Amino acid sequence: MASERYNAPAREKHWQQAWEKADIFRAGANEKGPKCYVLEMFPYPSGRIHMGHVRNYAMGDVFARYKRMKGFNVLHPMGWDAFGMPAENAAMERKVHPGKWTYQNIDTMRGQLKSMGLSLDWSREIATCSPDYYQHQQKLFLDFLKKGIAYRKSSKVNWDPVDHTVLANEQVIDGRGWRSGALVEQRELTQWFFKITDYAQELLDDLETLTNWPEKVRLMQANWIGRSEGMLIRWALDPKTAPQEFNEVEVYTTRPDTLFGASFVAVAADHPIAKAAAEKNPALAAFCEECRRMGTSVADIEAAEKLGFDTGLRAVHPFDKDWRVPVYVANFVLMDYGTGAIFGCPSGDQRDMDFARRYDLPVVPVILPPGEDAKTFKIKNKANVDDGVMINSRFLDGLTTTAAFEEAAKRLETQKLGAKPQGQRKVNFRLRDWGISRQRYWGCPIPIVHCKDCGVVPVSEKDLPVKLPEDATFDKPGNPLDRHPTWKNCACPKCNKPATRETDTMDTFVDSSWYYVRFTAPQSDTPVDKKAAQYWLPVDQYIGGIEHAILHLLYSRFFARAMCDTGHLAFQGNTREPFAALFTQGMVTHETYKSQDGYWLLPNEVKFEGEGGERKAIEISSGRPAAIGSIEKMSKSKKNLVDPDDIIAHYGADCARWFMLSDSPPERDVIWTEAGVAGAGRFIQRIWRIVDEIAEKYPDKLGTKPATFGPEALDVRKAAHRALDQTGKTIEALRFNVAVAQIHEFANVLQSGLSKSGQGLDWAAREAGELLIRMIGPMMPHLAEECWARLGYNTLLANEPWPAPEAALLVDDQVTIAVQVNGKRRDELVISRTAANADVEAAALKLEPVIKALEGRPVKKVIVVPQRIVNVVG
RNA sequence: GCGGACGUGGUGGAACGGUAGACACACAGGACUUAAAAUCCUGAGUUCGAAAGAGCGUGAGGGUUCGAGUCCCUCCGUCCGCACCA
Repeated sequence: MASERYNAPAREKHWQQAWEKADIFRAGANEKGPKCYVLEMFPYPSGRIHMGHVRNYAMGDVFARYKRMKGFNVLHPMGWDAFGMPAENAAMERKVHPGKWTYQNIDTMRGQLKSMGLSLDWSREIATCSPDYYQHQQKLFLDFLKKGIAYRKSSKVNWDPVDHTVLANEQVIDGRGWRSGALVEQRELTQWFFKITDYAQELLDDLETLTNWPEKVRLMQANWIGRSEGMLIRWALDPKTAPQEFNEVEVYTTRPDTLFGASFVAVAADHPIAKAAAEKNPALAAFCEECRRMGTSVADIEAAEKLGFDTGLRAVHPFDKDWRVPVYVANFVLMDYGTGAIFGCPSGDQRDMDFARRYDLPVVPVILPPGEDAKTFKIKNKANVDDGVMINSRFLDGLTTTAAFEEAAKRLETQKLGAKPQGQRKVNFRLRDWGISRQRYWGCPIPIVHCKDCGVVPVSEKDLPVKLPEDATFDKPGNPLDRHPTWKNCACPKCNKPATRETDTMDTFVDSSWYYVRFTAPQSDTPVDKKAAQYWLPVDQYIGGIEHAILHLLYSRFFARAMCDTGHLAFQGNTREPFAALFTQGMVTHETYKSQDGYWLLPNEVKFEGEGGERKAIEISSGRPAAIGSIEKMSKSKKNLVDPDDIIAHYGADCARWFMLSDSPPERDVIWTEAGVAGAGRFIQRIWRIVDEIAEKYPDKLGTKPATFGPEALDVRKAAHRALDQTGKTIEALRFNVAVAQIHEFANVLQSGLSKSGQGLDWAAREAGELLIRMIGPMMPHLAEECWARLGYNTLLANEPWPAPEAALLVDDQVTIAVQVNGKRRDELVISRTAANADVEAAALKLEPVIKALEGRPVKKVIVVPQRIVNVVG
């Protein structure tokens, strides 16, 4: 019987149920095999999944299913990064509780993910907004606190005066709150921090061990951590000029070698010395205020001029007690880097140069670039930051920059100012401690109580979790926890007198910093089941977007270490890295559309007229023109979403998966386009027809292998085993687009083989068909099951192994090698694979086109690369 | 400004320093069909040529090499990250 077209939507449901019934994706099912933890970054439940999710989860699923077939004990879990602002915004806009909104989205998206046929262990599903999860996070917080990893300090934050909340730097756009549009203020607030800086060196050093991470990500993290080697140098202040409480100023520099080029000292507007000086000087106070208001956006910084204000203070040069330089407050000195104070060497730093020219300060060249003459060397308005030989630098003259650094450092270390050395070497990091306080409702409550008498008191562990109140209100801006009538009232855990709860919640990046640990034992009543974690960790393959290259991945690396140091976690071996291998897949992007009223429009809410540069978008509902915006990552906020449901309903999940995997290298961004989906759908039908024909012609399961095969059968067998070999390797390397091409190629050979006849071809075709099904199994799992059943099996293909190819079929006796003359291809040669180089050479020289190309010239040299190429040089 | 990646047909893209353009999409022609869909076959980087074939071709220019899309240098372009970080 010739079967119908493969009805993907109907059959996919069937196979999903079969998998669920057999419960085959439960982790730990194959205890004999080595473990393999495959993880894709868990999604934020924003509403519905889009093609970006499909790409991410299809990739992870191919890898997980392949590893299953290879005999690994696979852990492949899924959960929800479920706290966050969009839920609160939805509450404000639609009067729906953030929890209700979030769980509805989870239900929708879970259903969509299930319809993709992913090999997930749903028994381990977690949602970070559930007390089952966040109570353990509160416990971790308390243990971090005990260990000094969590602490409280006052710090400057971006404050949105309309929404009454702190904003992350990324949420400030051109100096305004991204939601309210209000001018953001800098406010001093007491906040909770994690001491990630304690781990800066380790986080930097261990990047070297992450050989299965993209180089790019490691580099980005290294830059973010930003280690620099320099010195702290204390400059005495001339007591005649300085306020009483200050007799020195400490600066940080990476260039002590340029000290003789110094012409000023500058401090940040928030530096204590600036504040003290400002008290007596209203003009200076006004200048400091101006500095604080300055924007932090890129444009602002580029446009900003180097401005300063002379405090009237004079600092004494470390190497010359008679040399005094002015102390300025300068707008380009940052309080939170180094000591908040610098010395300026205009000839060696462009900012210092700009500053010096503006305020007429001396510019003394101290480094002579290679090839310059000291007598004629002049410096104008461009500072020289490169290495060279020291000049105008007294005892450093003639030394190289590096030697001068050492010499200056040595002197400063031995030289005393007061009782202490004048300078000390100091490694400085750009990385700051992680501020985790957020003035929001929909986050993990920080388990702390504020008591008038006892101060800041941790909640007792027996009182965990500190749960969010259900009955919060979202009708006005600000923190719903703070204005809740009763929630924050409690008894002090220490003295039992009335006290108030901390109303800040944790940054949602905290939630995602340890979920991969929780997945190893999601029901454990301690945060971590150490044994389970030790067995499963590290994650063997982590897959997610490059946009998390720094924050999430750095926080997670920090968290794993902090959890080790608080005794929650231990790794096998001597690593503390949570993700052994990382793959950053590219984004799925799409054009954006905006209506005339300024609302974002979904792609399916617009239609198009014209082509190329003339192409115009029309809003379908109103018939009015819509603006075509830039191509961006699919995101709910810009509404440039394509939902996979339509494709799944029409062509099936396998088609969506196959198409997403087939076209582009997985690490590259792709612009979503429907073109090609139909082609993928046709290929599915083609596979089905091939298998159908095999089932028809060779209905019996594979019996004894024939002793000999004719050439037609051998071609098919070779193609099959080669494809098996290659697709295995390419899937392992996550090069899915190449694997797709290899399967295509094989299917072409098999299909044409079916139209032939020859000795052993029936056996070979049946074998090839079975191998083809296994090969498509990880990518198109439903189709593979259907085909497997069509061949008469009543087992699940998902449980079938990935067989080893027959080595003998991977090599040819005869090879075709190209023949070049002077590097130009002239002919090719079919010869025994094991032919001696001399024989290959002789055969090549006899070829007609070779003789012709030589035009009678003598052969100077012949290069033979066995089994590849011959190059005749003449 | 600093750091990094990338640049190959109409399109997405293949190619351990070894036959550039695999595989696919789109396209064109043909077969089957009353017709369409589906399917199958064929063609196709570009120039010259009826063809056989030859020349030119991986952003531009140079270099290393028997041989360069691949390695090195310079430039152009695109993208990404960081950024008054001392």
